[in-house]
Amino acid sequence: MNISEGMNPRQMEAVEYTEGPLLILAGAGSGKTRVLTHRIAYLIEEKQVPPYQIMAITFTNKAAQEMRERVDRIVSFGAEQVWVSTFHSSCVRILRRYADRIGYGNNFTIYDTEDSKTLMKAIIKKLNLDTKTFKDRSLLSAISAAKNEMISPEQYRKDAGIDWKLRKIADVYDEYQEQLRSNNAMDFDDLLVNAVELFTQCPEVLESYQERLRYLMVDEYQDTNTVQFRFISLLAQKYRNLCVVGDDDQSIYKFRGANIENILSFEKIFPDAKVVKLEQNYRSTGNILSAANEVIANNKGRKEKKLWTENGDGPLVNYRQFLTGFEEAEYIAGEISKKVRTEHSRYRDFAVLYRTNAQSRLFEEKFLMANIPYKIVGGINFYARKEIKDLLSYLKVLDNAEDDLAVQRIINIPKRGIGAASIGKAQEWADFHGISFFDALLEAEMIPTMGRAASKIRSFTSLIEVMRAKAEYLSVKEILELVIEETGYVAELQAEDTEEAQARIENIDELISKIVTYQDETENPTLGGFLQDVALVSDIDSVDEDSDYVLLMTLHSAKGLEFPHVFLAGMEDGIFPSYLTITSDDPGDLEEERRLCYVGITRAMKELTMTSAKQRMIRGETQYNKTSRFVREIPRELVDMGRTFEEVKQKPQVDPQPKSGLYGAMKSLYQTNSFQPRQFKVTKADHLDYEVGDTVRHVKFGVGIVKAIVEGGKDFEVTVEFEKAGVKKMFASFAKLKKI
DNA sequence: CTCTTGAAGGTTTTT
DNA sequence: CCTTCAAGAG
Repeated sequence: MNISEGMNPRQMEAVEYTEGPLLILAGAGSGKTRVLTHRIAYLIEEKQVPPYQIMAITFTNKAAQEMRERVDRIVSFGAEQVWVSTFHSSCVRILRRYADRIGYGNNFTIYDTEDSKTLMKAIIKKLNLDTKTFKDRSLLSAISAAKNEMISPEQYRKDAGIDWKLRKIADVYDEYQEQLRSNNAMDFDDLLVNAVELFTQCPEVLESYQERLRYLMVDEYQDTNTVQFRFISLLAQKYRNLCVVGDDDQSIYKFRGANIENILSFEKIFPDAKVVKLEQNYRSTGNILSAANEVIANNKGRKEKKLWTENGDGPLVNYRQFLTGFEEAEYIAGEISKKVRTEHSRYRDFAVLYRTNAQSRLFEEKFLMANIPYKIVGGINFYARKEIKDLLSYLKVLDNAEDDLAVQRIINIPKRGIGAASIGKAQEWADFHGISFFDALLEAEMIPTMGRAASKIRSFTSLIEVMRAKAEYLSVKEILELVIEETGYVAELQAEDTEEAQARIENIDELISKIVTYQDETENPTLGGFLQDVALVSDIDSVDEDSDYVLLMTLHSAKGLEFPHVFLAGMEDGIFPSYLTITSDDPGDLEEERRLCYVGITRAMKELTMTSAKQRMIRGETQYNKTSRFVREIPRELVDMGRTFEEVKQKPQVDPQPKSGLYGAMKSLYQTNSFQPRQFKVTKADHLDYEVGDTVRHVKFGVGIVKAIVEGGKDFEVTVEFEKAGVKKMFASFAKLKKI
């Protein structure tokens, strides 16, 4: 394949400039992923660079995977040897080999936010801190901020001076790191910090990577923080082939330590850097782009640029205001149904973006009612669910005996009669003798204060040891099944016989299938490998391009994605921009919020609709908000205001009643199926696991009895009489009915 | 030691 | 609103 095919001169310039530092300022939709993939292809095919000497850092695992696939398509061989991954995964990969050089075991555990919080609570207790003045959350964010700036506990203490509170935080920071180390665990920030630490302490390790990774590329460079920058510049130091791609207008992760200076002063740091600007947008219509340009122009201190496009103007940007969030959601659901029915759109062409995860609820409710297939990205992580964390903790304990936190989580799950008091005693013993918590448990009989809990602890430790011995010879899936078997975890849930327990069992089944997928896709699957993958997945990674559903997510999650139709919901001052940024005395906060808006607008290819509600329930209280200032920053002539709210009220476009809404949506589905020849991505099951007369459960409507099943062309139409919701007709593939 | 109950308090955004 | 935490009974 010809590498220059379909590329504009600017893009080619970036592709062909392979030696020395290069900054690509790539506006939204300017084809930066294309440039990166073609650049990799160019290096391999034209410059004869061995693929394993190329490293590309992306923002999410999904982006990494996509990039690899795209390179694979243009390059004849070797795409799989290119090192493509996120900062965090890259660091883990390096640390798995060399963590022992800096005092960790190579099988270290990765702590997620919840683990960190648990640990922090224990520390607050241990150091006897006043929980009013020292909150776990704020302590953790102080520590995280310090780590992102590569400030060690010692340095933090020095900087604290005589400030009493800061000195206390330094104590906490110190203790926190100490504990992590003795648990052989790292939190997210440690992965970066420790990789840099490794490079600094072991120059020979650094050099081996410098030699190996001679061509470096960093995507979403505007969102790198100080440690990440340090990591990448250490690697680039020797050969100086560093190519970074970013857009200062899309920097939205300041709260995570992103340092916008990294991109703004790239040319100062690398005076010989070449700069290429990509300003032609291939994604959006002219009107959408103008709206985006107008909004972002209100920010100061940005690199001057103006995106342009050869695409037509397209329709105006829509703005609709509603009385309540309820109606807003109903409108969006109705619009999507209508467009799927009347235009050649599919569900996957739509995305609903909002500022906070909490806003997803209303949409979920309405979409369920309207039978619109959807997927919510973000919110509570699958791996953060109780039942999943419990089982994973067992796996962690089997994998890393020093992970005290995991041991403490499961020691009394299921109930073994080992309570907080006994755990405290064992912990004291462990602290006193300088051994791990699990080792203290092994000596439980020797702990004088322990009493009769000792025998219970004995049976727990032997359970673990027996399982650990067996695990040597088992696959990851078999290990999990062993844990489930030995602990009776699922059996206990089955005995509960509640809807909630049933849902948990389903989650556990999903965990098992995730393990199977991991085993199938990984060359050399191990327990540790699986746990590591799990720790670093983000929700967006699981979005499947081939399936047909509407995506619901926060503006942050939407970064890097594009959709023909985008809804920006909750465009209200106080929601977006959020109340906190409006009241903040740092004007930079509002600018970051505006960049977030810019990101949102530029996700849209063909049509953009912004919506707001006059009143909205927040934490059980009704709030009255003005239209977002960001909407008002868009010139009136670019905006279609639609009918006013009152007019809409009189002549509803959407059926206001849930019942008729449901019916209408169903009808629309049916019509789409019948008159649209294009394959409507509904996978019709060849049989249903329930039949007429069976009792089934629906996520929304609850329990009911199947009254009729009609086989349609594309799907089964099922009629169910629900105990509470009455009689409903629905399509089998969307309704996801479960026989009970 | 476990379970229930009630009150209090808290909110962006994520690897 | 929804989760989390403390206190009290069994």
